Amino acid sequence: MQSVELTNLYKCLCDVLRLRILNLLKEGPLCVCHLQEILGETQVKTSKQLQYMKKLGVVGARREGVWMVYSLPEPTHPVLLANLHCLQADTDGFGDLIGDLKKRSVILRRFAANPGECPPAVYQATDGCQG
Amino acid sequence: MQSVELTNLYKCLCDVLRLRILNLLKEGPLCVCHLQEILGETQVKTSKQLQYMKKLGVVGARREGVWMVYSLPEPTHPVLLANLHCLQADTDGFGDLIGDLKKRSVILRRFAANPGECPPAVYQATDGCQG
DNA sequence: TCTGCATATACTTCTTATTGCATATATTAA
DNA sequence: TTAATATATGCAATAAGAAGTATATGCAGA
Repeated sequence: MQSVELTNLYKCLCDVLRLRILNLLKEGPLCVCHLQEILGETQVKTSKQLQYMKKLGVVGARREGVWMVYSLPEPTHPVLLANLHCLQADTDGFGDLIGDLKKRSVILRRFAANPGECPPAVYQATDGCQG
Repeated sequence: MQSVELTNLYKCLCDVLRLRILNLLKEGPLCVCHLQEILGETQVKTSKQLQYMKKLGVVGARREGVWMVYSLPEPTHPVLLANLHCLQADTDGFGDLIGDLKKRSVILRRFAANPGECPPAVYQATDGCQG
């Protein structure tokens, strides 16, 4: 493992939007459109940041039907995990992070109600970390 | 504490030279010229990276005579410390880091022999972490 | 004041990121 | 094949960072 350069991890973490994305992916895989919905960002911006991180090997992607499912690679680099974990504690100016996770939960419940709105891999990620 | 934005920390960590500098400062304060000597980099390059990190509030600086002594601010952001700590473990392509610390020790011993080659604050940092 | 050492700044060039807009691709369903 | 949805890419403009050369500043000692 850890073919990922540490500096690449930090390159991803040093932008707030990427940080928010990684914080979400830590809980489970998500498609571009759902990240977009949670983050309140445009499709292009979201997609491009994902491309950026994918090129650096920090996130992985696979197609499922119409959707591209993005996720943290397994096994995820321990340094990345450790930092994402810290984020929860350090909420200076990052109120978004917890709000993002709440929005994610809402969306996941919506998927449970009507699958077909996302690929199986996404709504199967039923970790109920935060309600 | 922690007026430092997390993203600023990561901005500093995502460059190898800055990473090496922080790794050194973790052990104690150093002047530009000594960092320069340990890192094998030019004065301008070293100085500029220090300016960059100073502007982001990640390192502090004070003048002592001819020298500018750079150091990690007290108290140092826990996330920064945690990451610098991880570096020791994760040595993929970072053989430099340990080598840097060894060079630092050599230099510190030299200072002990003849002070006047550096400001007091530097050679007084006698943490003998690695020999 | 002049010299020398340590450090910073100005200026230029080059590369890398960021963003938006428009458009293309891929997949599925009709 | 066509339409609709999800996603990616190309292009252009701008900003931010990196690196080098030259030069300036700040301090100490003669």
